[in-house]
Amino acid sequence: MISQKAKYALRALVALAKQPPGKPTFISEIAETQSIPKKFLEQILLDMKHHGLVASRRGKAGGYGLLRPADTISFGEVLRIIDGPIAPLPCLSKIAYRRCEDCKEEASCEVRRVFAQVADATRGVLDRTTIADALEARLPPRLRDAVA
Amino acid sequence: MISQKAKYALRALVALAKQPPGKPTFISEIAETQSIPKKFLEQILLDMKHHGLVASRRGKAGGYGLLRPADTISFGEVLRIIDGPIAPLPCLSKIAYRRCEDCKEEASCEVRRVFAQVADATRGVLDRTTIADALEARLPPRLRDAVA
DNA sequence: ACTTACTCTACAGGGACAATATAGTTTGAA
DNA sequence: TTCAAACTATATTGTCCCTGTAGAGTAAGT
Repeated sequence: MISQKAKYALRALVALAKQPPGKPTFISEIAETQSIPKKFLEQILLDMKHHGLVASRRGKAGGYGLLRPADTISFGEVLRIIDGPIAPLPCLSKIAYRRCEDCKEEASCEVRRVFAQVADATRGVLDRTTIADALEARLPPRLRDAVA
Repeated sequence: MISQKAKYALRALVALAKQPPGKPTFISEIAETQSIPKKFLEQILLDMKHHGLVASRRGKAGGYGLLRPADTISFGEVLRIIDGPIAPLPCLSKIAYRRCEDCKEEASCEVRRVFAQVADATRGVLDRTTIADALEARLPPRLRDAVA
């Protein structure tokens, strides 16, 4: 299960991607149209800003906008920012590897071997699918590379 | 991330699958060899028993053993018992579907569409891989069906 | 009977999640 | 220049779940 926060973040980015670029969008506007608590969304967008995904302008005509093109922001990147590692076991994470204290030798761990496959499959989808892909209902992301 | 409890459960089942069938194995033996807190393991095995995966015998010559053949117990089944739904969003779960309160129409939800693929990929591995597969280091589970 | 092992319920400590509160800063406009 | 709208930042709260422990009870072999 992904966290509510990650779901909000993804929905907010998708919403920003739909707006004409260059013109900032109010937090309050996103919060209303997406049914996200406004103060919570503020934290989320601030977090995304610190990671360079979005930019903001203050003041009355302020708001948020995507800083990078929507087709360069993957679901995996967002999830790692909000929820942390994607791997189902700490000993399978690429960004935050941690040995399992129980489990004598990693190489012969049956559980690890199976979940390594789960991790690969999951990352295959999440790291290949971008916010831009999500907007195009027609093409499944698998076909994107094939067509390009 | 799967829970520690689920990891223990899978390791315990793998350990039971390695034992000669028919002869029960002590909880304390599994607890020691697998580095699992004994009292915690008791709860886990009891839970597995209630779900019909293992059987137990009491008394001095008691212990636990697999009730079903190891190649009929999938990782997915165990995970659903211990951790609940595998789906990354409640609106994608087959066993515990719940609509997302936020999100106006499911059919046009971009986030849902992407995670539906993640769910399929994950289930593809977990529901096809059994405890017996985990024991055979050589054959990746994908090949199992092809060979059979 | 006596020991060993399984059965069951309850509960406690810690940490993560979801959100709210509060205070402050910046900017554009009246 | 004053105001209000909007973003920035940090702190705090309540709830829930995860992990593990405690303890009393039950069954079975010797």
